Amino acid sequence: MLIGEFARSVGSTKDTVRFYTRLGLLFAGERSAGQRVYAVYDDMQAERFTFIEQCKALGFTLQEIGSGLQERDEGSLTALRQQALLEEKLRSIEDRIASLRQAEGRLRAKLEHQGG
Amino acid sequence: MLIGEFARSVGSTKDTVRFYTRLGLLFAGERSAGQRVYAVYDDMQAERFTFIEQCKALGFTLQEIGSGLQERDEGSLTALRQQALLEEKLRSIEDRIASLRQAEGRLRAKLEHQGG
DNA sequence: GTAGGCTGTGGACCATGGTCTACAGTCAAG
DNA sequence: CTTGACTGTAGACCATGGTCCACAGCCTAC
Repeated sequence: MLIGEFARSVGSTKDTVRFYTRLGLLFAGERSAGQRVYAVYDDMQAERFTFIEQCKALGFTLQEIGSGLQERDEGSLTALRQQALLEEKLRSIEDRIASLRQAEGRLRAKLEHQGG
Repeated sequence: MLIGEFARSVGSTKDTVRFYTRLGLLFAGERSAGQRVYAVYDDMQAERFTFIEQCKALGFTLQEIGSGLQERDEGSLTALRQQALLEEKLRSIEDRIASLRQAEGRLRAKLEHQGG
C-alpha cells in the first residue's frame, strides 16, 4: 500500500504516518516508479500503528513508544519488563493527577473565598 | 533595583524575569549608564511577579496570566469576571484530570490482565 | 589598567506531537 | 496532452515555559 491508502486504512493522515516513519516507529518498504521511490506500508506496519495508538492512550510518549517498539523488535520486551514499564507510567500519571488536583483544590478554595 | 537583585529577591532568575518582561507580564523602568540602558524593577513588579506565580499554581498559562494582568491594569477585572475565569480554569483542570484518569484506568486494567 | 562581575540584545535551542508549505516527479483518465 | 490526484523531500511553524549563548558595554576593586 502507498501512504495515502495506508493512512486512510488506519484512520490517520499521511503527515502523521510520515512523522512516525521519520521517528523510526514505522518502517516503510520501497517501490520505485520512474526516478522516484514511493514508500510502501504492509499489515505489519498497520499492526505497529495500532500498537502505537494503544500506547498513546496509556499515556506513553512517542519517544517511549519508540524504545518500547525497539525492545519488542529485539525480543527483549519480556512480560516482566512490560510490567515494569506500565508501572512506571502509572506512577508518573498518578503524579500528574496529584499535581492537577492540587491546582484544583487551590482553585476551589479561591472560588469559595471569593464567591461565598 | 537592577534585574539581578530583583530576580534574587523574588526567588527567580534573570532569564525568567527577562522572559516575563518580553511577554509584557512585567514592566521595567530604565536607568541609563554611559551609552547603555539598564532595566529597573520596583516593588510593584515584585507584587506582579508574586501574582504571576500564584496564577501559575492555579494552572493558568502565562498567556492567560498576561491578559488577566492587562484586565487588572485596566480595572476591568471585576470580582465577577475573576470568578468566571477561575471557574473556567477549574473546568479545564477537571477535564485534564478526567483524561489522565482514563489512562490510569487503562494502565491498571492492563497490569491486572498481565500480572494477576 | 586589568580582572571579574554586572548588565544589555537577539536569537537559537529543549521536548511534545504533529501540521503545513513549496517545489517537483508519477500516473491514469478524458 | 492536459488536468487532477497521487507521491516525494526538506524544512518552517504552532503552543508551552523557559534556558542558554555570544558578543559587548559598564563599573568597581585591586
